[in-house]
Amino acid sequence: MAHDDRRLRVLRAIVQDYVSTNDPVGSKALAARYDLGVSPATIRNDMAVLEEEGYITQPHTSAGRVPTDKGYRFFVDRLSTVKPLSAAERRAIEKFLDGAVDLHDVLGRTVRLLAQLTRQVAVVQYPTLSRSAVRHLELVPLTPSRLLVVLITDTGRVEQRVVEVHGDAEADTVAELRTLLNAAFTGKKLAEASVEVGDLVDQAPPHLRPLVAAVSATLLETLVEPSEDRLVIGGTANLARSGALDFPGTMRPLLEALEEQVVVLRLMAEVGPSQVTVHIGGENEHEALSSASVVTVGYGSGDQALGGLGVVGPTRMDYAGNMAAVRAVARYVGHLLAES
Amino acid sequence: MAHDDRRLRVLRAIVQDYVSTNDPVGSKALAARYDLGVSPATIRNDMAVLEEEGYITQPHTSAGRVPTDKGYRFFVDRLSTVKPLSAAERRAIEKFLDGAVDLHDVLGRTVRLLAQLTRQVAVVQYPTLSRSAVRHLELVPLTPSRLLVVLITDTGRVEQRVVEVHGDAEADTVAELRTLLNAAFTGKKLAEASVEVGDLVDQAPPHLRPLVAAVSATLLETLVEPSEDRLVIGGTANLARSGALDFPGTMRPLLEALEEQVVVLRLMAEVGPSQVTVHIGGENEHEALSSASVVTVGYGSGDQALGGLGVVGPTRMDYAGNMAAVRAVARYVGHLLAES
DNA sequence: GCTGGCACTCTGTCCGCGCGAGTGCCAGGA
DNA sequence: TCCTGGCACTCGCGCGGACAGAGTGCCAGC
Repeated sequence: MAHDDRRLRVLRAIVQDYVSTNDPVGSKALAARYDLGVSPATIRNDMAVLEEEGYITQPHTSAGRVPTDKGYRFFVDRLSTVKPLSAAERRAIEKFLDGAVDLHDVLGRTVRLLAQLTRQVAVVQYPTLSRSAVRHLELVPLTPSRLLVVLITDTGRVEQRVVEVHGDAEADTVAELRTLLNAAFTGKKLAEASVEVGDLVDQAPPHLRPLVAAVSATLLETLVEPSEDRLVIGGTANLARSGALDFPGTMRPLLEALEEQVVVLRLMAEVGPSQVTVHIGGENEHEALSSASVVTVGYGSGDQALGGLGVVGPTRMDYAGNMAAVRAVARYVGHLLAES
Repeated sequence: MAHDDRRLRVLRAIVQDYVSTNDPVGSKALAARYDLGVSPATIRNDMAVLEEEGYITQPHTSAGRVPTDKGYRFFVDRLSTVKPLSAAERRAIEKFLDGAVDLHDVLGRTVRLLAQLTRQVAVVQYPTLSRSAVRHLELVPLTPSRLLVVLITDTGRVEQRVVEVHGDAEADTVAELRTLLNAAFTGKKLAEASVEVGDLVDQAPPHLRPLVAAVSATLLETLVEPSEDRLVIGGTANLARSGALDFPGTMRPLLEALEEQVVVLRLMAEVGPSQVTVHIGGENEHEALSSASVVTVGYGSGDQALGGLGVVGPTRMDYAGNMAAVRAVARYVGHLLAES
């Protein structure tokens, strides 16, 4: 139907106009700025239908229309066209991320880059430990009863924990233990390794068993625990930019939710690699995000995501641009981590 | 002189009143709320003098007075009395910080605690590497030409770098190298160790020399470099709370400066342990901090600070309370790091 | 040297009004 | 059947004036 088709073009125009001007958009402005081929009166009729169907709303009588969450959702799913990054942006990504010296640095640069590209708040999750493979395990005796365990993963992440052991851990005992554990764990993913711990303890020489048990337990219980996953946040200054406009009064809970990390981590848990996910306004479970949109994607080289990254901004955001930026950055970070 | 004495009491009252109400304070309110023993008219005379001397100012004619930076400075230096923490606060500190599993966790908890106690933005610096002693050096061969160097300090900090070596690094060569480097560096502070590197290379067996040189260079050049020092920031939501009031329009540059870290790190470089330092408004070099005050102190067990921590807030802040909180937290963190 | 009184100044706020933008509806035309 | 121009209506926003309140500086008296 020519009907429906035009209505969708009207919806798209409303979203685009509102995103760029932040003013409720009226029929006349629409007719003037977008070549819809019909008069304002006709557009008004279409807008009335769109409003009835819940895609747009008016803040008050005799103001223009504003997209609803449902309107944005439709726009994202059906109306937005992928916006390829400019050559300058691609170059910026490479320039920014190359030259990182370690994982912390990579993620720090990534979050700054994303914030700069999208002009939104950016979040980057540390590579999940449970899906990373163990590259090396190091043990350092601190005191006779305390052992520092350092875990190095193939994604460059380094984690350490102090383990209390009741048996005394002498230098050569520790060396034995190190050899044993490295033989058992190196190259394995922590998630896989967890099933074999029982066997490992049984097969160990008797004098090492308590040590093996203690260290393994620490590794699996505290390190695989996804709640420990960390988040790097950047670009909160972008929130202050248009914060008063886009988040009237909800800025503080939003910042609190970001610092809390839990909320965002839960979102990240759902992401798949290369499949950009968008949560719009009220679609977010958490109250503080109900007036924000979150664009996330997983990164990683293989089929499974090592972690997620994305941006958080007002529902009134440039979805096409942000989705493109998020995906491009995730892809590059994936390569970077794979080759290191 | 009874004169001067009363004038100072007036200044103190103005600061206290303005900090708690955020309203320019007039002579009448002052006379009503503080027992100064004189009439509003007299207070007005004193205020005129204080204004002439630059301690207070009025936003516009016929408004109350507001302290200037100079006024706050005088208040901090001479008028504020140390406000001991409540028992509940002391308990909160212990409860909050005990149970931290590693350094990252300690600092994360510290920053949240500080932000909660002071209701300001909190910053905590990672322990400076150059003043930490080396506990252990670990080497992990990645490929024949790449070596992962992991440095563990006595403050629990773990740092890693990938070193490119042109000679090939086989397992037993690496083992030799590990022994050699640990013998040389363990127990030493990195700053001290830097002077001996030349000797170390000379004394090494010839086949190890290029490796020793490469690894040592990396350690000293990149790890001792203070610019790499990291900062944990928290409580930015507190900025949003009264941000619009206290930082009209300057909130974004402030957030940017905090994320930039450089500005704050420069401030931290000056701190001494147990000596709380306050930078008020325009006293800060950086533009973005010119309407903010920063309360900092060093933490560490010995005579020299391992790092700094503090809070950033509006010049209109509870200096006495924040200084007490910052000092108490720093002391506790110092103990915590010393015993681990 | 302090105090009460007084005139003055200035801001923040409230109210009323007109303007403009935008809408919904309707009758006419393709 | 659908689009279009016209028209009356609604409502928020901005502007200007009036007003109340807070605060000051100054002065004469104690």
